[in-house]
Amino acid sequence: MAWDTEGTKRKIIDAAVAEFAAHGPDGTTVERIAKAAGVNKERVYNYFGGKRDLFALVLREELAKAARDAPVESFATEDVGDYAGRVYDYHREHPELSRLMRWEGLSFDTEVPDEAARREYYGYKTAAVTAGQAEGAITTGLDADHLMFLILSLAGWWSAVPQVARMITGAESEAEHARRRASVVAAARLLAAPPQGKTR
Amino acid sequence: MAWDTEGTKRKIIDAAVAEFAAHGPDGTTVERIAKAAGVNKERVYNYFGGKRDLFALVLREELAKAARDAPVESFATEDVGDYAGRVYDYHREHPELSRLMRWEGLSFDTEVPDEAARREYYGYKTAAVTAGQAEGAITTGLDADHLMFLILSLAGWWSAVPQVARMITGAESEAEHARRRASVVAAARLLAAPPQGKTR
DNA sequence: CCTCTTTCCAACGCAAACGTTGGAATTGAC
DNA sequence: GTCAATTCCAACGTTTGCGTTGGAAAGAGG
Repeated sequence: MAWDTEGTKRKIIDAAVAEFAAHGPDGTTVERIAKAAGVNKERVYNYFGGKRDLFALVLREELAKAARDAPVESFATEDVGDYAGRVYDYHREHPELSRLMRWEGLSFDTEVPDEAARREYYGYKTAAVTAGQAEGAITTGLDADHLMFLILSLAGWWSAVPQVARMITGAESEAEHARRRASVVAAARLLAAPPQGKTR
Repeated sequence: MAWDTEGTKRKIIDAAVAEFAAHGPDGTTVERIAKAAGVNKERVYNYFGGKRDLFALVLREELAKAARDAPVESFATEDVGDYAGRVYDYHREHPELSRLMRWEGLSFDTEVPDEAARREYYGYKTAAVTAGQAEGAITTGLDADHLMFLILSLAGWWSAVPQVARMITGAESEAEHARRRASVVAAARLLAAPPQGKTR
């Protein structure tokens, strides 16, 4: 059979996403990644240079994917609640990214690769809020950057502390997830609504 | 010098809190805990039985501390925004608990020790919301449990993904923290306000 | 002062993970 | 069909961390 370098790399990355998301930088072993990819450990070192480098790459890839899949709108035209719901859905359907970012937040705190690119990515989100504020569709009572961040927090905290979510709201189920989503959507609208109850 | 069993245990636990909060269950080594406590590794095994057991104990202790320090009120009498601000402050002043819970959420997902006690703890919080709703001080547009959880998310997400917070809002500083706190307080009030702008 | 118990630690064996090396298999070029 | 380059892997040495053991130092009871 012919060599398939790109395929091998792909398989390693895919396996790495799963492993890192599940076990974090420290809990993951290069050996397990290689085994999951059906490849020898050495390939990982040869292609990617080590665990840390691979983690950074994996995170970058997942971020890029999210940037593609969840495009940023202007909240002058898109409803904030709908957006929050989309973010909530994305967390549910792609738990890897959120987990990777939280591992990153816990493990590395200070150093962040690709900071420039990522800052730009979030800049677009904040700009969407600013646009909405300019049109009067969104409150100016909260700063644009903070409002954006708080909306993300509504959608994200559930998966950050799933134990707590479970203990407060009861066991997860399809119904409970739907209820959570509805709460997130409603809450986002409450946060963003312009003062005089002008519910867009 | 006389034996000081309790003191030794205390030192181990304190060191363990710091180590586990900083590096998580996988990143922490028993050796480092022992060294930080100025004690031999064997003491940890003898007194606490191993890493996992110690982690569980540490988390339990910190939770108990939080339960003492941040008592639960009724939102019929206490303002929701003030409470959210208190939670935000607690996160800032005692980052350990939040970090430990997030490590737990990422590392163990399913199994949670002391589930009964913790469920009760959160039950009081939800009850505080329900009480507020009964008095008309808090919206009934969101379910009590979800509203409680969402308020916690406003206060907690900042520390869950500090990189993201930094990239969205700019570098952390005293001023930025004050601004964040204000946003959290305002946002909590927005979420909880009863429909007709009756701002308590 | 002698003995018995408790607290403590240095040192150990063992297992796991890291990162590397030497060489085998496959491919393309000539 | 031979040769050089590339892709791949089995096996290795090393480090690190887990959990344990044997025995020394400190106290308690007679």
